[in-house]
Amino acid sequence: MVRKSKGRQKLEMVKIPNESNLMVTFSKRRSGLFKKASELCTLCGAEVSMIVFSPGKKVFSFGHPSVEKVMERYVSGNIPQNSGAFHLIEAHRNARVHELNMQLTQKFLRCINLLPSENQNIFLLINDSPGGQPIGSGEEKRGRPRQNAES
Amino acid sequence: MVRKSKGRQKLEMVKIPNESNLMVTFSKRRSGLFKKASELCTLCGAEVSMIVFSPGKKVFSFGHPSVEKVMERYVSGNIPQNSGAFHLIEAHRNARVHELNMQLTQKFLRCINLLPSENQNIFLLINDSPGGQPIGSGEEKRGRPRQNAES
DNA sequence: TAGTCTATAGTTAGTTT
DNA sequence: TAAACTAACTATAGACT
Repeated sequence: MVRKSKGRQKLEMVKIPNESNLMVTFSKRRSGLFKKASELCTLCGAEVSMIVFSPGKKVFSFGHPSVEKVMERYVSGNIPQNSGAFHLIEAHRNARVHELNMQLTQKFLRCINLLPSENQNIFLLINDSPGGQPIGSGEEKRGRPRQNAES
Repeated sequence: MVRKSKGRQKLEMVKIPNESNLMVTFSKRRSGLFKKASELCTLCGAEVSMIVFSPGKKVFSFGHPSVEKVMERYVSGNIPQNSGAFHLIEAHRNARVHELNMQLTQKFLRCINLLPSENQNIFLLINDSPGGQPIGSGEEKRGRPRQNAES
């Protein structure tokens, strides 16, 4: 019987020139990436938010406990782990930013009240890069990947 | 010579009970996940934003072109790809939400002006789930993983 | 274009250093 | 505590359906 397949071949790590191969590879690797992310959550109790835009600009996302929850924690607690004296300087700065965030949030909430209730699901994310403070870390049920088909 | 290692063993897909093993596995798999994400960007020209919180609540992130750019596109263009009549209904709804976003942004910008200039790097993200409109998609230089060591 | 098949490339669990 | 090692385990490129 003739050999049906050469099996997996080594792939050079540059953009795939063939459009058709690129789409197939994107689809396979995206699904593999989401599986790996899901396994990291299960095995290690990690929290993950992943957003992928395909070359065709379609969006795919995965989140545990949810994309939004993890994103909110990220932009709120976007503080590099510094050490020594620099850490103390940053702590002061972060406290200041946190205070400003609180004040601004109050002002913004008044604006939100002008909206109809169905449009009040609003993220207010203030990023001082680095700045802000973590909001919380409640564990919820597993998030399922939301995948909009590419084709 | 005696056998030095049993090699890789199959791992049951449940939370790793041993704390020490869990940390090691998290570290290895996180690095593998980031590598896969990076490869997806290179091979397919995809745009990826990934945020991972370790079990110890430390944050790791990867983004191309950047975590923030991709996140902004996600929350702004958080529209499921619908088909047929439902799509038209959604289009109307999204237009309305977009209009509200624009109005609210103008109001919010006045609040921002009250802040000192170094704190004006602010994300204003309005999510109607689904709602909003894409902001843009400029391609920039590759984002490098920001990894804060776990140990 | 999504799913299957095959063989190999690539990742990683457990061990050792 | 981290890095290197080794043997399996897993993912996937290419071909075909």
